[in-house]
Amino acid sequence: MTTASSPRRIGAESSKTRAQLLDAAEQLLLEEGYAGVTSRRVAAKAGLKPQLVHYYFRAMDDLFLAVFRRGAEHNLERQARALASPQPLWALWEFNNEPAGTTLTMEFAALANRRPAIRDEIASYAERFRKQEAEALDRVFRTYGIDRDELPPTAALIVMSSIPRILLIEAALGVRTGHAETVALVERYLTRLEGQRQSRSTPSR
Amino acid sequence: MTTASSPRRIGAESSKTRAQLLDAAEQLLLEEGYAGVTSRRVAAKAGLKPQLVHYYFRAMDDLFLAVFRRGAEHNLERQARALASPQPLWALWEFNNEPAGTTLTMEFAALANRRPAIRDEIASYAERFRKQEAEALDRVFRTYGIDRDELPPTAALIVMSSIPRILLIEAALGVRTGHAETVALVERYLTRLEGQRQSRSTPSR
DNA sequence: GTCTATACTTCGATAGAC
DNA sequence: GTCTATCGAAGTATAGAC
Repeated sequence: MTTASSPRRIGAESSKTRAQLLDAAEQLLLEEGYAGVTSRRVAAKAGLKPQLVHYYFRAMDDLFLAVFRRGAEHNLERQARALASPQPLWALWEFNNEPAGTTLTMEFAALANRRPAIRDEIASYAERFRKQEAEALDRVFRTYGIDRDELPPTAALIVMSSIPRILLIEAALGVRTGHAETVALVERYLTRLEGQRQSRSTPSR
Repeated sequence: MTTASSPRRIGAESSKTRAQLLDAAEQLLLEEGYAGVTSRRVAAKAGLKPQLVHYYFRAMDDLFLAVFRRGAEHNLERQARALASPQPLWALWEFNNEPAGTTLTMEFAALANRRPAIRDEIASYAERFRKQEAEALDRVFRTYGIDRDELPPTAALIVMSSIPRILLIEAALGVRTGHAETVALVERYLTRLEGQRQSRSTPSR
């Protein structure tokens, strides 16, 4: 279907205004959660008029998708780099412990369940993301000679992503009981599998 | 402060209408997330007029708090019962794997970060909840003779609650890679600590 | 004690001016 | 190609009728 009768125009993708709106939306998503991202608030944060959101993105779903795509691209690359590092397990663990990325991931997951229009894209991305890391980790485990029946790489993956997410949520609530112990537990395990951590990766922006 | 000048009246706590609104709100929270719980939608779901929400709960925050309190009470009891069972670890694991409870927990956590008025109550409940399970698990580990340096009870607690939450989110998205392996991994561990699971607890409603 | 009429605010979205 | 004037629907909340 080639949008037969759609006289409505849309802003250029190269527009600076458009980029400002994307930035504002992403920041709002982090600060207020998906429900806080409204056309008016996005525009206010960018110092622009609310109608511009609809000029550049037509509907709110399109704005969400645009923010998502921009981040997804970036994310896949960064994860690939982490997995290719000399200590992929440690790198993955650090990657998963970045607060901003974690928060955005959770917001988009929530969003996917509420907005049918963007659900498919987020779901298929998540599957791609998981597959990328699963295959990489499979190779790593083989190299390390880890018993893959005792610790399947995909399970390690899920453990290493679940824990940081929940710790972040709890920390935001002020609950920190057991956090240090849990991190220490995982890191002891990582050390056993991959040796002492050699270097911290690039500091979070 | 004793609400010096507040002529506004509020519905009786015993009212049947009030209970209907609470049920509707809880169900909406499960189905649509916190952002989907609006006075109009709650009322519609209960087959009532929107203004009744404000008669029985004054503001939306009060409605959220009322839903929360009702569930919190119930939850603390159920968790205590699980922890007192013959196989507390297995019981806790099953408790954490209940989808409805998990979803509500996450929604209230999200809510706490967005609505200052209800934040404190949720935070202090979370701390109480964690403390209750931490103390119980500490006793259990002592009884079992588990090395608490290698596996601190609070860390076990966090692992056992993080994983089901993330699996639920992913499953909702349609991502299931590694889920079975992860569950198997945890359950192998539980079996090592507490023996084979003897019985499934009460079926979820 | 219970509910309704009504006000005011914010929201997403479009049509049309520059 | 860019932005503004404007609308109808949905949101929270209050004052007052039964």
